Amino acid sequence: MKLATWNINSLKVRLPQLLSWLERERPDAVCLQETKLETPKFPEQEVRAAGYEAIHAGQKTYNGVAILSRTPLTGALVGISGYSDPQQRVISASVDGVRIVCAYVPNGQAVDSDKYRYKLEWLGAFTAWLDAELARHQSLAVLGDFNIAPEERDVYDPGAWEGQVLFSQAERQAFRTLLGIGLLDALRLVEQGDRLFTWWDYRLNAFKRGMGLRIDHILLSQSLAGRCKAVRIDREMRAAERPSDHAPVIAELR
DNA sequence: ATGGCAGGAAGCTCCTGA
Repeated sequence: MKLATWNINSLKVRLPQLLSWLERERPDAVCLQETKLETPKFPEQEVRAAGYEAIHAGQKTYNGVAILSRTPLTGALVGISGYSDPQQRVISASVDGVRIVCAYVPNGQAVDSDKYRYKLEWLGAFTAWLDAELARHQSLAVLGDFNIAPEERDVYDPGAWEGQVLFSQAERQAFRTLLGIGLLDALRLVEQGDRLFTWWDYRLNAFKRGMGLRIDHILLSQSLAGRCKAVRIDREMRAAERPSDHAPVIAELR
């Protein structure tokens, strides 16, 4: 089973890239973030023609999450139960016995801003909800843009990024707390190297200069972690024409 | 050096992203 996550930064702009990538990669399920489309504006026909059914929760201009699957999606749920949030950041469903949670964690903008406080509060609610979801679903995968680089090896210049949003101690602690409920960082099950980045700023020629961060993650429950045989970051899509600033991350399960 | 780039909505510029 091949699971993937990709922050596509506007599904309207990136639809051609998504369709060609689906054809090339043929993942079983895909989590998308930042569709930037209102829920009914999802390009269902095109995605269905590519062989996928989909669920989507979106809004104008910002946020928006979707799950695509080659097999039926069941038990679809939008948002974090018990946490009211007008921002469309979470959608989940079951695929072939695996509970899939697609998440777009708030960016945080700047440490000590209102958006940063919202990010930490949001992560608290998300973690508490996932803890309960984990009790209900033994095979659980959380995929998405976490907007947190967990460790120094996940940042091209950890010295410059120390204390900055995406790499501050409080955010990294929140990520560790999330793992603490019983989730494993899939990429680190199979790869221990540094410079395994998933996002590069559009500015400053950052991609070509290797100035990236690893902020998109696939987290697996214990039982799924035992099935994880490979995790890849698809840098080809970041190098492509008119790219998203994020690369897809792909996990292959037995 | 607080720049740079991209997308969206609005509208000849600003907000947000990370």
